[in-house]
Amino acid sequence: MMPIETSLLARSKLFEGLDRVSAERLAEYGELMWFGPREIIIREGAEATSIFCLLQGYVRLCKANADGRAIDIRICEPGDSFAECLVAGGSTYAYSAHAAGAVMVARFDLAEVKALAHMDRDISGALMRLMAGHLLDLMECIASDRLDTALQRVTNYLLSHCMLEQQHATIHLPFQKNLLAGKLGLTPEALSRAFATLKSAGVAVQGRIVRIGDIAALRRV
Amino acid sequence: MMPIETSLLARSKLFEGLDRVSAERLAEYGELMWFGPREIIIREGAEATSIFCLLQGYVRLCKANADGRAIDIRICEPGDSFAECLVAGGSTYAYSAHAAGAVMVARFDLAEVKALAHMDRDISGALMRLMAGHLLDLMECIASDRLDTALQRVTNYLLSHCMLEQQHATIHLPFQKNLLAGKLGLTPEALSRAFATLKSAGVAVQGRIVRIGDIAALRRV
DNA sequence: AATCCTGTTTGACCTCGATCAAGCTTGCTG
DNA sequence: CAGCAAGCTTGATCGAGGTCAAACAGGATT
Repeated sequence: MMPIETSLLARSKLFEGLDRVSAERLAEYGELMWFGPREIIIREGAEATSIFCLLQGYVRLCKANADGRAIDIRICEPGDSFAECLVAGGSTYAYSAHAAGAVMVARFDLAEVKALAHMDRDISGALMRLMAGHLLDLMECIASDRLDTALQRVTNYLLSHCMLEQQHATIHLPFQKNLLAGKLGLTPEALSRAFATLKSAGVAVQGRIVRIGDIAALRRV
Repeated sequence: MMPIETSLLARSKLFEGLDRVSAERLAEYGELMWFGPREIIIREGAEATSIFCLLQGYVRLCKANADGRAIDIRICEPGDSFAECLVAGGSTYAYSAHAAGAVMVARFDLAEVKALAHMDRDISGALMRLMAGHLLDLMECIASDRLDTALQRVTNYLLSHCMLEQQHATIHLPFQKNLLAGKLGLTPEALSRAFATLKSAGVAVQGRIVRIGDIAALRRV
């Protein structure tokens, strides 16, 4: 198997903290894979064999309940990794991963990464940092689910994607509203309505382009 | 400072995976502390100096939003640890921790644990396993927040605390309904109503004692 | 036993957002 | 360019659960 160009991997959060030696050691075990829209990368509950770095495109991580209804746990962007928490234990995937468009990932064999992490403190440290970051994100997510309204979540998202000192801003949403809704724990309808409400606060939405007229005003919503 | 009896700490999830040497090494740095009901152990946003193992009692981990409204992220039981994800990075506490009654914790200096974890693969591995466990729990939590009703969350909680093969069961809630409501992301009123509804499914609640008449029936709710 | 105080339950109300069902854009493809 | 299929918006409806207020336990303390 041909090792992946480390320059490709270098942009990922898993690799960005690694020194050259560890990075190349880990890259040895990587395998590039491509997926098309809606293709399933991993399936919740299945035997876990791999961990992934997302290099291009977006991936939704979903969990389903008994009745088959499913929701998004996290939306992965380029540079994110997923399933990496299995390095610390667990034998099955805790969520499904679906490609949301054309996707390129680097796949790593779980057992091999485990062995590497056990030997290489640099790698285990990087994995730990990833997990800590995800922990913080998930806690934020629960907090916003439980105490913010749809409107607040959307404004928070917008504000977190522009420079607060500026007066106005133009944001290009990185993915379809569909995905954004999932990320924020909303239905597409609810997201749409939130945007509609924000119109009166000077927010103009044109496809994936969002123009915020008055950032300060938005902060007071 | 007198090292804590390792027998005390041994029951905690952080220590249960450690070999004797690592356990004693870490215990050296521990300090026992006691808190009374409602006392604040750590404060969200404050400079992080310590990580904790909960040895006795219960602790609620809360996050607040801008308006000061707060919710429980996680309820810690004896043996749980909290703030441990700071070992991987971050300089402020991501949540507040309040004692929910009489509480005994072991406090460890963050910088010292970081240094130890850096040297001792056993310790960093244990921390990693803790974090992975919390990750899974939080993902479950988000999933149940987003796709289960109050009734389903309560039944799931009950079912996860009894042996499913049995016909009936008696559960002693480990803490006040107050806390249970927070853990499940409900108001006390909503929890109370869920219990009221379950009465018709053969669930009798008397204070903290819950008798389930027909477990199989409950699973079909 | 009388009193607090805190936790729980119940009731009434009302808001938010999910759901279902159309219309309406877009972009893609023949 | 027509036509189709996604995605997105908008409207109407409805139910779950939050909020506020009041009644109701227990336990602990005098």
